[in-house]
Amino acid sequence: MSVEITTLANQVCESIVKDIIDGTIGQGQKLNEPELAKTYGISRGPLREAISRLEAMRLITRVPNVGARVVQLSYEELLDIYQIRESLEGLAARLAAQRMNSSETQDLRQLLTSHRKHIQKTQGQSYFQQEGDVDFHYRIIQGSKNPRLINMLAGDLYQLVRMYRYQFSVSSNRPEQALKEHDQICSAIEEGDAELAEWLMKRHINNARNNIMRRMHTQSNPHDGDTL
Amino acid sequence: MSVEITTLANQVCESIVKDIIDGTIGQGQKLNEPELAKTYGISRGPLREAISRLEAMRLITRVPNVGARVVQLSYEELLDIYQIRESLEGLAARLAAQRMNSSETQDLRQLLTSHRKHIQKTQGQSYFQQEGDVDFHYRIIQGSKNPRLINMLAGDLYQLVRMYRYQFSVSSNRPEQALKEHDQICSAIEEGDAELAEWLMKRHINNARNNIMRRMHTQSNPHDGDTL
DNA sequence: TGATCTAATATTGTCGACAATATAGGGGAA
DNA sequence: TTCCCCTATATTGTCGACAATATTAGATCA
Repeated sequence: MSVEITTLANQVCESIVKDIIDGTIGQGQKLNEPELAKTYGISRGPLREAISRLEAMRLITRVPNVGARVVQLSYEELLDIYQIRESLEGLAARLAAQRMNSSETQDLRQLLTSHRKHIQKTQGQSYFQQEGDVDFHYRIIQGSKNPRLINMLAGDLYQLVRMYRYQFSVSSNRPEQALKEHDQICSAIEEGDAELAEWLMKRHINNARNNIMRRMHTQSNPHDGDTL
Repeated sequence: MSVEITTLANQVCESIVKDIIDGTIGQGQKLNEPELAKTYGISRGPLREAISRLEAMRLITRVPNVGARVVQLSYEELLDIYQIRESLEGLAARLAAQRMNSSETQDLRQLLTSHRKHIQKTQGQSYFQQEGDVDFHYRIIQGSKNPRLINMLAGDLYQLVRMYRYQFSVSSNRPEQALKEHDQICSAIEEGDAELAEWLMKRHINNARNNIMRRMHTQSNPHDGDTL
């Protein structure tokens, strides 16, 4: 029973992250310090600390003496991120295949089973699949047992991915296919086939990336006039 | 002529980074805020901001209500980092092969020529090669033209690598070999052979990693009693 | 009318002081 | 002697105020 020891700056940071991800604080919007401090009921000290962390996870950009702005999302950057994910999660899958023990792989298999049930029950509804997808990838990332890799992927990068999903409505429109790919990856990990696990994971993420690119060409950039 | 506009927190942050990298502030050492503030002649406000940035680049770890400590370097973590570098710089090399223009590749070739001269002149002295190595990799990273990738590699990760090099004296003891590998990578990029560039880069970094592993087994962990 | 300079305002950067928490040291009991 | 508790100290977290810089609005001049 770990006592949730935390600080004001921490709590407010999490709040702001949530507000940025779900769009309460919009893209490109200026972060006014006195205003925000009032909103969250704290002083500017811890608020600035929180802002520093937001900067660290690249959710905002900061200019000295001018202030902080929420990042502007673009399809190009999203594609850049998926490219990085492909490399890094490929590595994670390889390591997971080498390092996950049998109880961990069993849990992973069980997770997939529950996902399958969800999909069957909801007739392929994608919302749950989204969180499930995150969860699946999250477990494999943990399974890599490379602390810095875990930090990079699960820490900062995933906040971004979540933000894009919220605001661009980038949800997998083919959860069955995604599940099948997850299944293949899981099997490779169970068998300890590191090379295959890496290759499958990279292809899996590349598929998602291509999916985004298709969407990017068919539909015009959403939320693109919101710059204000 | 860009005017170097900066803030106190920024300057002090850079100073501390330098002090951590060269060991002035040792591994695992506690960062005492009042003391540091006095040392650098600023108040605790901007100092804490600087500390936040150090935390962001993972040079220190922080515990609420307890304080900040410089990270403890270990060979295991160094290997973890090289694993990440292998993936990420492999990607960077692939993108560089696709995206660098002819003037950029010419500059890269020129850099290698100057490195060769240096090595011949200094009879294979490794110090210059170290910085030169950083420089070579740095250019390829830039050549990827993926801003987030550049940030990850050139921003945070390289500070760590530099710190290890300083404190573990991890210098390539075979600069000629390294130069040859650089040469191969450069050729692949010139020819736009993305696959080959990636493969060569990954092998290059893996060689360096194996080099570290060998060293790790032959000599005992240096600086290991310094924990205090 | 349009541009440029200037003054007023707003916002960020910095500081010192106070509150809350953790650490260290001494004294007492088993 | 050893362990535990309690107190004194040190350190981190938070706050409000002031200084420095940027932004805005208005006035003056071409």
